[in-house]
Amino acid sequence: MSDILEGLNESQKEAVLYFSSPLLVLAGAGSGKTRVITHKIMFLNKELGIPVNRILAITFTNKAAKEMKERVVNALNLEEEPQWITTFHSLSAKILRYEAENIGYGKDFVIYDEEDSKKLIKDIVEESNLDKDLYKPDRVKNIISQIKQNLDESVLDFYAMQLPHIKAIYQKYQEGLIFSNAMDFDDLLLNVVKLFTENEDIKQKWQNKFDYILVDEYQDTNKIQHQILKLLVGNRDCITVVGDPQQCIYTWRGAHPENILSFEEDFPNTKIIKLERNYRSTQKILEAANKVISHSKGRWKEKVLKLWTDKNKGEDLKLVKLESDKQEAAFIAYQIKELIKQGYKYSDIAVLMRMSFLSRNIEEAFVRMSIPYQIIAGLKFYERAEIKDILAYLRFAFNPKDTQAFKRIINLPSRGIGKSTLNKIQKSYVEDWYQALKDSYETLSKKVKYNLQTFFEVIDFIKKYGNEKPAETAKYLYDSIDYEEYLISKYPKDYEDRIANVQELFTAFEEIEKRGKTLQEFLEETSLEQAQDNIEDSNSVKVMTVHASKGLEYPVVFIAGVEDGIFPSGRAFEDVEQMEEERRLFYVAITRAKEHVYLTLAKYRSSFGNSFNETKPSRFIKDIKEYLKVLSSKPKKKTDNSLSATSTNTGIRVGSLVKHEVFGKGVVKELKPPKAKVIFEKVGEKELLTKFLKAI
DNA sequence: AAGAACCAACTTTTT
DNA sequence: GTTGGTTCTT
Ligand SMILES: Nc1ncnc2c1ncn2[C@@H]1O[C@H](COP(=O)(O)OP(=O)(O)OP(=O)(O)O)[C@@H](O)[C@H]1O
Repeated sequence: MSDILEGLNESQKEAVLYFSSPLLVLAGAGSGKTRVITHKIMFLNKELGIPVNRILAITFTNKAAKEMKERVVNALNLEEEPQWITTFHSLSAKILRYEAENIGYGKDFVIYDEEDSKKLIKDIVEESNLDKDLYKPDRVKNIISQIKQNLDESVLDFYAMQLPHIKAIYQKYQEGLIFSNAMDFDDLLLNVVKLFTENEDIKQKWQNKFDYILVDEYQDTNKIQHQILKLLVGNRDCITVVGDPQQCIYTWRGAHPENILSFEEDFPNTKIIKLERNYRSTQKILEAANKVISHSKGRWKEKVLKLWTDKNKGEDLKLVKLESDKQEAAFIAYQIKELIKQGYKYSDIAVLMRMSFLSRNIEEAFVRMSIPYQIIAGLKFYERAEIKDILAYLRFAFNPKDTQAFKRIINLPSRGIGKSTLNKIQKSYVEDWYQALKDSYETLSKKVKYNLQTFFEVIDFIKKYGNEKPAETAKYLYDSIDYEEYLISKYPKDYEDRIANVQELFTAFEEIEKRGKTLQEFLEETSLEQAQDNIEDSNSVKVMTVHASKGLEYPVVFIAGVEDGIFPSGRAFEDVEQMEEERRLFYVAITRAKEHVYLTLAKYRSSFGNSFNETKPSRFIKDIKEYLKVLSSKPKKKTDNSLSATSTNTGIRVGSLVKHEVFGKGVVKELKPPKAKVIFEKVGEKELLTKFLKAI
C-alpha cells in the first residue's frame, strides 16, 4: 500500500486509513497531526482516486496551506497546485465571490480591515451624537465581533445594559457595510453560513464539490467556522479534523478549548484517535511543556494523552535574568553569535515574545551585532498608511460605493475638500460616490472643481487599465496625484522609507501582472494576509510573537520578556479564563523548540521609551524550575567589531557596499540601529532603515 | 480648509 | 515613540 504510509506511526496510519465515520484526532504538540492531514490527502488521491480538487483541506495560516500544497504537489507529481487547500477566510472569500449576488452583495465587494471597520464605527458614533468616550471604536468593534462570532445576539442584550445604544450602532454598522458593498472579517464567514442556510440548492452545489474535508488546528476554530463545516459536510462522514485543546490560543476570536470536544455532538459517531509520541523536542523540553500544561484546569485535559519521546534527554532549559531590556536584547544577540560558532545557522533560531513591541530592542541589538534577522509581526506591509492610500484609490475605482476608501482619498492630496464640501457631495448621493461627485460637481467651488479634474482622470484611468496593467496604472496614479510630493511634505522624517514601500508595492503589481492575476484577486489576498506569510527562507533569525509561531518549529527558541505583566499579559490577571489562555500560550511557545530553549527577562524594563519599571519574573517560571538552569549573564563587551569581522553573514556594517531600491548604490557611513547613514552614489547622504538595504 | 503646535493615551494577541 | 486628536491661527 505505497509509500504514503511510510513515515507514519501506527496511530497516524490508523487516522489516515479511517473513513467509516467523522474522525477527530486529538493530540499534543509535535505529535504529527499536520502530517496526518497531508498524508491523508495523498492517500485519498492516490489510493482512492479522488481528484485533489475535490478535497477541501483547511489550515490555520496561509503559510501552512502553502507548505501543504507543496508537499502534496511533490508527492503526487501534480502539474497544478490544488485549489482547495486553504484557510477558512480565503475559502469563504472565494465562495462569496461566486455567490455574492445571492446574499445582496455585488461581486466586487471589498473586505474592510480593522481600520476601515473602526473608522466606520467612529463615523456612526459621531453622526448619532453619542458619547465617544463611552462608545470607543475599539470597544464597540470588539462587541460586534463577539456577537458575530458567537452566532448569538443575546450578547447584545448583555452589553446593552451598559451601552444602551449599542444595538442601534450594530444595526447602523451592518447597514454601513452593505451600503459600501463591504464585509468585515467576521462577515466573510457569517455570510457563507447565511448563504448556505438560506439557499438549499447553493449549499448542495458546494457540498457536491467536495468528497472529503480535512481541518488542521481545529482547536482554534470558532462557532461560525464549525457551522460552515457542518453545512459543507451535511449528513456525510467525510471529515477529519485534528487539533489540540492545549494549544487553543485564539479565544479572543471566538475559539474555545471546549469546542473541539463538542465536535462529537455535532458529528454523530465521531471516532477519536489519539497520538502520544512527540517527534519534535528533546525529553527535557517536552517534560517542561507537559509540566506547564499539567497546571491548567479544564475538562479537556484528560482527553489528550501525555506525550513521550525517545529523543535524548537534551539540555536543561535556560533562564537568563538581565538588568534591563536593552541588556536582554544584547544577551540574545550575543548568545546567538555563540550558537553560530557551535554550528547552528541563523535560520535555526527563533525569538518569540508575548507582545510585538518587545521586538524593537531586539532588532536594535541585531543590527548592532550584524545578525541577519526577519521580524514577523508589527505593522504589516498592507496596513501601512502609504500602501493603504494607493490601494484605496484602486478599491474606490472598482467599488465606488466604498465609503471608507472614498473618504480616505477624496482629499488626498489636499484638494480643499473638507466637511462642508463633503456634505454637499453627500446630498447628491443616489447610486455611489462617483455618481454623487459628478452630480454635485457644478455646485462646488472653483478651486475644488479644478482639483477634481485630476481625480476623475485618475479614477477613469484605473477603471480602464487597472485590471490589465496594475503596475502601470499604479505608477500613473502615483505621478498624477503627485503622491511623492505629498509623502515628502507629510512625513519629512521618514518619507524615504515610505517611498521605498510604495516602490515595493509596484514590484508586487508587476509580479501579479506576470502571473496573470487580476487586481481584484490581489486586493483580496492582501486583506487576508497573515504575518507568517512573509517568513523568508533566507538564513536569518526569525523574530515573532508566540501567536505568529503557531505550527512552526525551530532547533533553538528564545522566549523574551518572561515577566509577569508581559508573559502572562497583565490583562489576564483578573480573569481566570484568560490566565488559562496565557498558560496555553506558554505551552505553545516552549513546544516550538526542538533542542534549546532560552527564557530571558529584564529586571527593569522601560515603558514608552522613558521611565524604568521594576518587573517580576513570570509566574510560569516556578512551574518548570526543575527543568531550568539559571544562567548568570555574561559580561557585556562594548564593541562587536571582532565578532562581526569573523562571522560570515549578510549583515550590514560600516563601510559595507549596499543597494537600495530607489536610491541605488551607496556606502554605509554610520549605523544608528535600526537605521543607517548611507552615502549614495547619485543622491548623496540619506538616513534610512537598514532593512531596505541589501549588502552587495 | 489647512497646517502648526501641543497633548493624550496607548500596546495583548490578528483574520 | 507613535499615532491620533484637539485647538488655534492663517
Ligand atoms: N511518524 C513520524 N516520524 C517521524 N517524524 C514525524 C512523524 N510524524 C511527524 N513527524 C515530524 O514531527 C514534527 C511535528 O509534526 P507536525 O507538525 O505534523 O505535528 P503537529 O502535531 O501538527 O504539531 P503542532 O501541534 O505543534 O502543530 C515535524 O517535524 C514532522 O516532520
